[in-house]
Amino acid sequence: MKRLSEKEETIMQTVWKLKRAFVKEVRDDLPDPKPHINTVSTMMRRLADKGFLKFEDFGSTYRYAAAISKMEYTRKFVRPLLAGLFGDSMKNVVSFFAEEDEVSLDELKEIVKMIEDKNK
Amino acid sequence: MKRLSEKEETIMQTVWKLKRAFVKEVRDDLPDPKPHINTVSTMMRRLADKGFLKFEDFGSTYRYAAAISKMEYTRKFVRPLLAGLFGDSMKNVVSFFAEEDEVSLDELKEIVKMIEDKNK
DNA sequence: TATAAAAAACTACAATTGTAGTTGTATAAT
DNA sequence: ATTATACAACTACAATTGTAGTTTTTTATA
Repeated sequence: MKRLSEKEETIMQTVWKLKRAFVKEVRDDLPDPKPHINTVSTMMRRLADKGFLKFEDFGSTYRYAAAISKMEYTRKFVRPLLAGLFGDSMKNVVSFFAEEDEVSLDELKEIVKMIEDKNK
Repeated sequence: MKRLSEKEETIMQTVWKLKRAFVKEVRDDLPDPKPHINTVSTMMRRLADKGFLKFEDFGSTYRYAAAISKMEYTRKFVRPLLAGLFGDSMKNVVSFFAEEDEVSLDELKEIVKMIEDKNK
């Protein structure tokens, strides 16, 4: 099981959002320009072959659902990607986005508070 | 210009680290199992075609260097990837890694302090 | 000054990913 | 019932990515 391509990831995003869906429903949710429905169908079948999707038999068609959660995917593939770029301390990742003004000081403080509360 | 594959990214990591390098130097730095040197050569030429690397002519060979910085790459490709997974607020990203215990409370506080100091 | 070895550009091919045509099946309208 | 339409599995092919052989050039050594 390896990292998803950009297009594959877009499809997974939609499946994660819809929980379970037929090909058309996924395609409808995809950002423009939408690929041909058969393109989506093929990619979803392959995603299933690779273990990212599972499906139920629905007569002459399938209904798909994610076989790996967004969080598992993040842990397995996104975490190492960030580690490669920022080194093994996630602190650097947070710092980067904080310095890029993508996370405000207030938000960071909220997070600190949230965690402190949870640890009580 | 689109997102790098995993293998391409590994090569870029090394170039970013070495600043400028010949193919062999990059290959030597790559994690095991190391690809064939010609594989590295081919991928670096393609990375140059795609604008991720630039090179100086060195007689019968080239010396390569990154044409896009790690930070630019992060902004252009990693930021949207995270946005896709976590929604547009980077707060969610930070929360995720904080809750996964990848960033400690102390580290978050350090970051808060660092930013506060900088804004003075 | 031949000759061997090393580096890597160039070239070729295999595997994977992106794309959509073709076909089969279900549903809706005549 | 018959026909048109929609969905999507299946199939085929193109583009991209991964891999390494072939050839050329440079450098070291017999």
